[in-house]
This record gives sequence, structure tokens and C-alpha cells, in this order.
Amino acid sequence: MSKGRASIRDVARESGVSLTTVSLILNKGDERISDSTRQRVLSAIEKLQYRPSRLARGLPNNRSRTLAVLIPALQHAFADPYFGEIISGIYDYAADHDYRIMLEVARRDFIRRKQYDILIEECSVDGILFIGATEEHRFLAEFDGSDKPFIVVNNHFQQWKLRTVLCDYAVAGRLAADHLVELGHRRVGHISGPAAQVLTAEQVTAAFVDRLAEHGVELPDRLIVDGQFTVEMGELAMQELLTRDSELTAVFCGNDKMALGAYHACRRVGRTPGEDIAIVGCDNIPAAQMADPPLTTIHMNFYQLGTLACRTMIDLVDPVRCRRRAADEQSSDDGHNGHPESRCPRLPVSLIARGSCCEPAVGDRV
Amino acid sequence: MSKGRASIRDVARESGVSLTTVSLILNKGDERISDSTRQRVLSAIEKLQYRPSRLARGLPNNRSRTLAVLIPALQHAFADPYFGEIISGIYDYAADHDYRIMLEVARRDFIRRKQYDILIEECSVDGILFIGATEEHRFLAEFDGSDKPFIVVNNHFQQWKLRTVLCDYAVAGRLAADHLVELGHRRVGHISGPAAQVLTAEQVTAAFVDRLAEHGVELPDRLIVDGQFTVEMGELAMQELLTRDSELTAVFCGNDKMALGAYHACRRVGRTPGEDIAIVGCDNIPAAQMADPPLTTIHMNFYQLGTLACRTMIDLVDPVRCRRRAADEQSSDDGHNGHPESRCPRLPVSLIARGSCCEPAVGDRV
DNA sequence: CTGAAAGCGCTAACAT
DNA sequence: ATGTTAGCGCTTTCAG
Repeated sequence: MSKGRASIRDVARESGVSLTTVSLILNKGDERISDSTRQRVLSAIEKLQYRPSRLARGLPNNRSRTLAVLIPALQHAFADPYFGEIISGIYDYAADHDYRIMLEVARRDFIRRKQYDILIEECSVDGILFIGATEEHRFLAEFDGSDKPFIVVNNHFQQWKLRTVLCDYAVAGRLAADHLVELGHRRVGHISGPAAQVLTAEQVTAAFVDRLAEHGVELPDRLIVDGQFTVEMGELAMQELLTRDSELTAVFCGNDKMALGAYHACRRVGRTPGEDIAIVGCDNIPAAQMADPPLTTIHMNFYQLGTLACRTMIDLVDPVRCRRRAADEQSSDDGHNGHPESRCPRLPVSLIARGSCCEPAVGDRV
Repeated sequence: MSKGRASIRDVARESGVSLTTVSLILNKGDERISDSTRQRVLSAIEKLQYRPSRLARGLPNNRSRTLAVLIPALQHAFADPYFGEIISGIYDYAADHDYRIMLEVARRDFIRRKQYDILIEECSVDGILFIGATEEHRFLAEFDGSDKPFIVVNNHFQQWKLRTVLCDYAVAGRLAADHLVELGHRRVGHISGPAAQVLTAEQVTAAFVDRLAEHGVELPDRLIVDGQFTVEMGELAMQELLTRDSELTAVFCGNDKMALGAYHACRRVGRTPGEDIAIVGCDNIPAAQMADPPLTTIHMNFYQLGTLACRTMIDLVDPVRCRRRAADEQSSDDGHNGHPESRCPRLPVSLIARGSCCEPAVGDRV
């Protein structure tokens, strides 16, 4: 009794009930158990400063109430606002539901030794959320159609049917096209992400091109350059684009980083973004609105994406508690955007018009 | 036997030994146990694809082999290369020693509800590493002199004696002073970090000023402006500095972000960094060498800092395995920089001379 | 509405 | 060098 921290037994003794009762109160919350008993137990818990051990709690049913966030072993993955926002969303939802978040990096040996399986097998985590998966991550094949608690966040795969949560990249491409055409642009270029690696990059490009075509604007392949999602390559891509067609009046970039790189390239040849040339980005990272001029971009709610991903995962691995939660959140569809019911919900996106888009110079170009 | 995953019992049966033997092999590695038995057991493990349950393993001795990384609830803490590098270091060392990393954000209610204590009490983690602590985190008082497994990474506190691991900021300040003076600068300004919040910021400033004085160069208080560690405030600070003394030939900034902000401010008034004015940063973040001109800065090995912090923590909470590890790493002092033996080891720093420093214009200023 | 009892899978004395 | 045994702190049937 006086040794170490209080255990469930101490609480039971203190409040004059059995272990079972305490356990029941700890878990189900509602159901059985009279209010008076509950009060007694609750105050005993308070008095003894009792903290149920997660280890012991998980053992009987092999659940750790911990989720793993897996990220690729990129150089500064942790320093990326993209990952950061998603992780924040995941973390917050998890914390609110008494889940913890474990960090895992998909290093080479992590994959070779199948740590992602081990993680689950040894009950370290109840599920895995993979952010930043690309076609390079072949090991994902293993999860194809499996019922393992594995979710790919913000990418998906042609050949496999993995559980996925993502932003609506097709709409993103269309919004950009509409915006540019509305402004009067007809001579448009595009800096894409690495389409071969990332399906969403391919989709946004395809959607952009298709929508442009619907508006009667043709975007030839030679005016699409891969910017690898980085500032540096975006800059090079813009340079290339300007070489291929110096009359370009607008460019849509697959993400904000490349758009910011494009700014540099434009300036170097004396074209000012927002004045001599229109640039649209995608993602709406913090740097976008701080850029000069502020970058017009497609807003993606990565925080909410993380939230939704985490929610989907918990629904998957903890259906019991979920049902209870559902009861609590009486406000029916609360936060239920993106149709989380489907296996691949898509989060809505929107265009944020800022200063980087102008109309094409009158009579000048085109 | 056929139900669910293999347990230690299955392994014991399969290899014809007792539970103890298997357990012993799993843990101590060496010691007792004959080689033949070990082989038999090992292959049984392999054959049965046995994975010891972390939950069950931790229960008897209340150890989860998990460490928490606590970061402040800053807007984009996750998107910061500073946090990112440190976390990477922590993660890698932990992974190599079969520890997992749990993420925790010091949100208001996390602190109010003393989650940091609960984390340990409920055996979710064996220790906590706090990155980004400032004077605002008053709750740290609770750890003052306590023997809780709590380490503050890269900051320390005047009044308290918390366990700490940090870079040598005093040396950083001196290196910057030496460099600038060697180049001939005698009219120098300084953009500091928020000294009231972060003791290391105060120290680097103090060291810089003192060393300058040793060289016979005086840096009056009015030429020290707080840049709050951000690009934007750094820019404003530089602007202010230039107003207060337009003859400044050099500026030392408390971190690279502020230095990059200072670049902008200089350019706006027609002074080119590396030509008309010398700028030294601190941290050596990736953006520093990609800046134009590449930023001369004080290199801090944040990755290694993370590594050291994690090592210190594991030494603290897992002395047994540590001793065994020590035996393995026969190469005595391997990686033992910064005197990790002391309660507050300091990691060495170095100056990286790049393009942002020039000599003062001859005959022009000063 | 509550209690008794049987484990969960593993570790660590304590034998032998 | 290996086996026996008693828990670790909790959940969960199954009985009352």
C-alpha cells in the first residue's frame, strides 16, 4: 500500500469495492455501476493519485493505445511544414482521444527488417499512419488489401487499394486552371511534382491540363517541367520554361516551394511575379503568404488531413470506443468532411487569391 | 499453439527448453546459456516468427523502452529545421538501442494536467526530453533537483539545476567576435535572440560582447537589438540597427534565421551582405549555405546534440544495458564529446566561413 | 449492480 | 547451465 504508486487494488480497497468495479469505471465510463459507487471510486482515484498503467492495461487485449506516424527518411523531413502540419493534426486528434503518437522513420533497414510489421506484432502500436509515401516504397505492396491497420496519408497508388486519406488534388488542378483562364491567360506553363513517384502530383497536372483544354487552352507537354517539389528545382524548371516559351503569361506550380523557386527565376530575367507574369502555387504553406508578392495558391488543409487520418485510424482499431464517442459527439456530422466513410476520403481544397496573379499584359503577349 | 502469434512459451516448447532460458537469451544476450542451446532457441524464434510483446516485457519492471520528446506548442515547431535535426538525432540513437520515440506537445492543458508526470507514472515512457524550453515553462521548477528522468535539450536555467545537454553558446559568441575582429571590423552590431526567455541567447550575446571588449572593441547596448529568433523580426532589427548607426561594418546574429532577415534589410538600403557589410549567423541551418551570398555562421551540430541527449537519457534510465553497451563499444571514448559525464555537457561548435563576411571598406567606414 | 477468478506474456528471484 | 515459481497491474468472462 505504501510502496510505490497506487495500483487498482489500492483504489478498490480505499473505496471499498472490488477490482472489477474500478476497472469497469475506468473503461466503460457509463453502463452498469451506480452513481454513488462511481463517485466513491472516482474520489479514491483522485485521492490516491492513481494512474492506471498503460502497460498493464494493454496486456490483456494487446492494445497499446499508441499510433505510429511513419515518415520517409528524407533529409529534412522533420523540418518540412508539410509533414509538420499533418503530424500536428494527427497528434491533436490522438491526444484528445487518449492515444499517443510514436515516431518512426522509414530508413532502409527499417524497411528491410520489416519493422513496420514488428511494430504491430510486438504491440508497440495499434496502427501506422504513413506520410510521404511514394512509388519508391514498394513494401507497401504488403498491405495491399490486407486488413492491417495501415493508412497512407495524402497519396494513393494506382495498382494497390491501400487505405488512404488525401486532399482533392484533381479539384486543385481545376481551380488553378479556372483562375488563370478567368484572368485571361491563354499561354500557360506548368511546373509539376515528380509525377512518376507521386500519384497525386500526376493527378493535379492531369486535372490542370484537362480543365485548360475544356476552356479551349492547350498546354503542350513541352511546357510542363518537373520541379521535384523543391525550391531549387522549381527555379530551374521555371528557367527552362521561360527558355522554351518566353511569351508565357502564367505558370501553375505543383507546390508552393517550386512556386517560390519560380519567383527567383522570373526575377532573374526581369519578370516580376504578379506584374509581368502570373504564378499560382499549391499547398498554402506559411511561406506562401509571406512571399513578395504573396503567393496565390491552392489551400490544402493539412492539419485537418492529419486529424481525419487519425480519426479514421482510431475508428478502425478501436470501434468500441468509437461508438461511444459517436454518442458523445451528438452533433452528428461534426467534422465529417471528406466522406471519411469511404476507403479513400478526399478533403476539399480552395483557391486563395493573393498578389502573384495578374492579367496578361494587354496587347503585349498572346 | 496455433492461435494468434507465437508466445515465449511456444518458443520454449519448440526448442525444448524453459521459459527462463528463452527470456535469458532475449535479454542478457551473453552470460550463461550454452551456445548450442542459444542456437536452438534462436532458430525456434526465427521459425515461429516470434516477437516478444513490449507490453508484457515492460510490465514486470515497469519499463516501456520508450522515450518522450516534448516540444513547445509553437505554431510550426515541427516545421523548424532546428527541432527537426535534434529529433532526428534523438530518433536515430533511440532506434539503434531499441528504444522508441513518443511525441508530446507541451500545450497548455498538457501542462495544466501535468501530463508530463502522468506520462512517466503510467509507464508510457521511461524518460522525457524537452526541446525548446524557455523561461515561460515554469512547470520545469518541478524537476529542479528531482531525479525524474527529465532532460532539457539545448537550453538551461539560471535558477534551477535541471539535467541539460547543450551546445557551447559561449564559444559561439567568442568565435564570432574573433572572426569579425580579425577581418578588421571595429564598428559592430548585434541582433540577439530573446535573452529574457532563453538563457543560451543571453550567453551568446554576453560572450560576444565580452570577447569584443577583450579585443578592444566596444559594443554599446544600443547596438544590440532583439530579433526574437525569427526572419521577420531579424529584418526589423537590422533596419533599426542601421538607423542607429549607419556606419556599421558588421553584424553578428543570434541565429541564421535572423541573419537571413538581416540580408533583406541590408539590401533594401542598398548594402550588399558580403560586400558592403559583414554578417555572421549562428546555427548553420540548411538555408544558410543556400543563401546568396552563403552565410558565414557558427555551426552547431544539432543532430549530434540529439544523439547525445538521447544517449544521456538512456544511460540514466537503463544503466544495466548501458554497461553492456559500454563493453561492446570497446573503442573507449567513442562519440564521447561534450563530456556527457557531467550534468550539463556542452557540445563544441565551430565557425564556418562563407561568403557573407568581408573586410570593412578601406578608408570608408571607420 | 458487483465480485471472484483466470489469465495476458513476460521477468527475475530462487532453486538445482 | 537451466528449470520452477511467483508475480507485474489490469481486463474480462462468469457468477451472484
